[in-house]
Amino acid sequence: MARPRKQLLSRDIILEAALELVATQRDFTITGIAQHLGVNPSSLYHHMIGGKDEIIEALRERIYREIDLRALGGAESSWQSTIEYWVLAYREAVARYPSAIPLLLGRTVGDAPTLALYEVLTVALTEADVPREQHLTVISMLDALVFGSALDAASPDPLWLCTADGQPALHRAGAADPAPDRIGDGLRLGIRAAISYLEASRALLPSDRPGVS
Amino acid sequence: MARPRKQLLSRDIILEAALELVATQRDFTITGIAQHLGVNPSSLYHHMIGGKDEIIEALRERIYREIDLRALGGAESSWQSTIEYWVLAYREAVARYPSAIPLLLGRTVGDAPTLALYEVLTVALTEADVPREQHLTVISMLDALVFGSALDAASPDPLWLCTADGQPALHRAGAADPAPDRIGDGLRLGIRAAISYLEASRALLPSDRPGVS
DNA sequence: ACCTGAACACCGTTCAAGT
DNA sequence: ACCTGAACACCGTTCAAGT
Repeated sequence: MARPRKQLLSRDIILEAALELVATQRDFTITGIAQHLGVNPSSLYHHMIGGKDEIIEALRERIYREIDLRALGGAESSWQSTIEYWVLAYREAVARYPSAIPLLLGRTVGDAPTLALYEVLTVALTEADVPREQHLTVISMLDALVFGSALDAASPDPLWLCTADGQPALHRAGAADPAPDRIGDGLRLGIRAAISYLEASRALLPSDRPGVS
Repeated sequence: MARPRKQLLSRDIILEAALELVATQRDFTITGIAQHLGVNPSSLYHHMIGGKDEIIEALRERIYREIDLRALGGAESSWQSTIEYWVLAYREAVARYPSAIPLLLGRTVGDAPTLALYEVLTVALTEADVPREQHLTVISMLDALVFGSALDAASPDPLWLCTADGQPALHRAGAADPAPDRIGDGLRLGIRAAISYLEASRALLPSDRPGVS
């Protein structure tokens, strides 16, 4: 009874269960994964020595690996469409696992899929003639857009308990029209704003490249 | 010994300690607050019946109350400067308590300071002639900017473990120049992008108000 | 009224024991 | 090699007991 005839666990099985929890449940615990797999919590440590931290890193890797980068950065696509696709695809992947978002934020990352994701964006910024010392700045702004939108989607509705008397403008805003896809609209608005801004800055640069006005 | 001569706790004392923890420490626990006050954890429940949730709500109220709204929305200030000030002041208040950020996100709010904060922004959007049904969309985008920037500031440095061989563009971006205030730059860039976009959309509107071109 | 201390149901993690 | 079960140090929360 201490050891089953067939192997019950593997790194892959554990991560699959973790992904499912993080996509459906509100909280994400070692105990929860173990229960989901019908196994003792301590058993997980034979496959994930790093514990919860290692699981989170592996989750990020899996989530970002789902983003298809092949459609990006080809010579035929403009930097505008690359940035647009990057934000949309990134945010779609993240929003699929809402309860993973707080786990992913603010951690040092070194896995290949994540680095590849940001490398592709940086190349696009180079093509957009963004000065090199501003790359991190623009990246952090687009990052904010992605996670802000994903968080917005995971937020309760209504987000504000406002009243027509106390906060008339906010109340009217909430009452105004269904707005079929507010979250998506916000994201697209942010993308357009960012690209317009980059295009405007670009027009001010000294044109030391052929074909650039 | 079960009861001291002088009162040890009060709602105010507890919240002050919680604010201090959330500003300095990495984690925020009931036990931590109690230790900080030299008191038994269970004692807190005599003043905060709602437990940790109530403390978080009260923290938000205190943090946002520090934002000075008097400088906003006056008849003499443009909607552009209102939005700019709103984002800057909001983000400054939030960034002061980095470990509170995950606690504040995605919760239904009903306290007066928070509602006042968003009411002021919504009024500015009205003045900017943003159609009412787009108010929530724009708010969510500016929200993303605020929290994205605050999270960025709380993130470890370096955020990516990239190599010159594996991710050349990203590596160059990280190596390029000190960038004195990257976070602030990202925020200001986002603000300018948003305002430019709102100004451009505004120019496309039917001018049914006098003085609007 | 106000605080303590025991108690409970949870966490994540370690480790000796079983097969 | 692989899983269990006891154990430990933590959480948040409740409640009877003390003054």
